[in-house]
Amino acid sequence: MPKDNTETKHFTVDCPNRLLFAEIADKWSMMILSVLDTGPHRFNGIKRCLEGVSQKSLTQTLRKLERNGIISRTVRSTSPVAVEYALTPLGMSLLEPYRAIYSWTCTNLQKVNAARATYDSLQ
Amino acid sequence: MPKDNTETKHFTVDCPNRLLFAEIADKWSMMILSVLDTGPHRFNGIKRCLEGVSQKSLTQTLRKLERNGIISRTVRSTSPVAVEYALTPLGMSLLEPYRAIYSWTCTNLQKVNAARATYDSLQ
DNA sequence: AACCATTAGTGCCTAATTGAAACTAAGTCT
DNA sequence: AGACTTAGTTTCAATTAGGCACTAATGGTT
Repeated sequence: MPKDNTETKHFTVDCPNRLLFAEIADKWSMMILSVLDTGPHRFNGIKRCLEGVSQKSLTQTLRKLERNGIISRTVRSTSPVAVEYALTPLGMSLLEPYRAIYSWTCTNLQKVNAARATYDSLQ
Repeated sequence: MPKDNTETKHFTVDCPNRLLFAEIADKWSMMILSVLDTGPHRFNGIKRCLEGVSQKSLTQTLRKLERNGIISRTVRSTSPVAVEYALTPLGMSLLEPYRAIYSWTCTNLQKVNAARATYDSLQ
């Protein structure tokens, strides 16, 4: 019996949901969304809000989010050129599920810390 | 004016929520949770459900989830030793927010694909 | 005019993470 | 004995991520 028939594959390697999931469920994407939740921001404005992002990582993540239609990028030909990033309606719809995860971390941080302490004391 | 007073830091590098978020918001963790959502599984049972996981990545992710109190690991001293992984109550509470993200990917995959096509055609 | 700061990035290099493949060790089946 | 299962660990290669320096255009200061 090589395979249990109750074991169904949940995600194949080419599953589009899995691929999309991997693109939106990373820390920088989620943190950028939470910044843009407070209104449109410029490149360095986002950078200042997010301690520890390199320009390179920020650029890459913003491009990825833009490609996926989650944020918009508008260049204003002002004094020094201004690039404004804002949530699209699609991006706004992502905020709700994100908030659910974020609030889970807030309400359960104590329990997780307790679990970690227990686990570490047994090693 | 070096810094805009409307720009508040959202996540500092040592923010516990941010650290916890980074631990639970990765693809393998989420996929393992969705497998265990259907009931307890053994190591190789999970591996068979998740196409493309290496033993190493699976072991590492399972350990991390166990340390955070999200899954339990019980060794049964049967024929070839059986190790059963199951969701803890804390892990079950994580499923709801996760489902919100997952269902977002399902309902918005088409929109994302359309956005990608538009973006790619302009490059 | 020279100098410095800001804007939004890009490029190089190194460090960290991930993954694939082989190996371990204990037990079952034929 | 030999093959196969269990649940991993180890080793090495490849991909990815991050730090730092650099660019180019514009504005203000001295």
